[in-house]
Amino acid sequence: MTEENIGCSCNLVHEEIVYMVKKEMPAEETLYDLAELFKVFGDTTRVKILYALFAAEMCVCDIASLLGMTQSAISHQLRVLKQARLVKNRRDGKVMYYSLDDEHIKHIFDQGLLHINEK
Amino acid sequence: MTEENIGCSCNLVHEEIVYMVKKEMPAEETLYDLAELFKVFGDTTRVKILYALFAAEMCVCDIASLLGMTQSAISHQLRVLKQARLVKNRRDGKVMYYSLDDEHIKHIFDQGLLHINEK
DNA sequence: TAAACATATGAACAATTGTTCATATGTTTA
DNA sequence: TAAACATATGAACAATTGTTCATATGTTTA
Repeated sequence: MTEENIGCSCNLVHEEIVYMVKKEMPAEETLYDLAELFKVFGDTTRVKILYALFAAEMCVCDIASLLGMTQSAISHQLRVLKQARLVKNRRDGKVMYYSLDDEHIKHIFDQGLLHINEK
Repeated sequence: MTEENIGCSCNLVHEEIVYMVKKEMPAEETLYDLAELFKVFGDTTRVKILYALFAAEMCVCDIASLLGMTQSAISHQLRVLKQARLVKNRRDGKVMYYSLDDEHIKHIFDQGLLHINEK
């Protein structure tokens, strides 16, 4: 119940509610993981890559061509997406094909669009 | 149909599909806005603030106390959340109360948790 | 009206991040 | 097996970002 005093007294009135809210919040680690996940979505290049993969499995070269970006830049970003378990890849000869590894992404993006398109 | 050549030839096979995917992708501006929105979610402090506000309207001081952070740090982040139209505020005397300004946030977070909790 | 209080904000700084460049790795083909 | 090819990756760099510190702004109270 004893919150750190940060030099104001207004919260004394709400001490009880603050205490309850704190107890209901997800674990520190969960909140961190959640932020990390959204951080991955927080880049135009990665969003574009994911949108491309919504439509079809594609190779690195296809994606680079589609987005008009360097193979290296795309490769670096695909690595980030892979680490976040958002995409998976398979090799076919020299070519590496990437595709989505999660069904929730589209849904999360759709919800994001709802917010953006709100008046 | 003429994509920029980036020095590989593998995509020549997929030119047609790449062309179609490109046509189906949301507008550049939409993709940018979407990334900007997720960028806001991509910080632990802001995620925590939003989770706190899921439970109750709170003043700046309450949030700072709850998270064990500086009033200034919280204030700066609330500004970011406000600019993204994720929270709104009302003044009651000297105290400024913040609350959620969007119904989708909780849903987006829940979807994010689904991804995190996937094996 | 002056002091107290809650919050906002600008400047500074360290830390993080995305792209580029050069090159390494892995696979196929001649 | 050497050359060609697709992709991965490390280092470097500019740009962005989150927090702190100091202080400004807005409101209430004595």
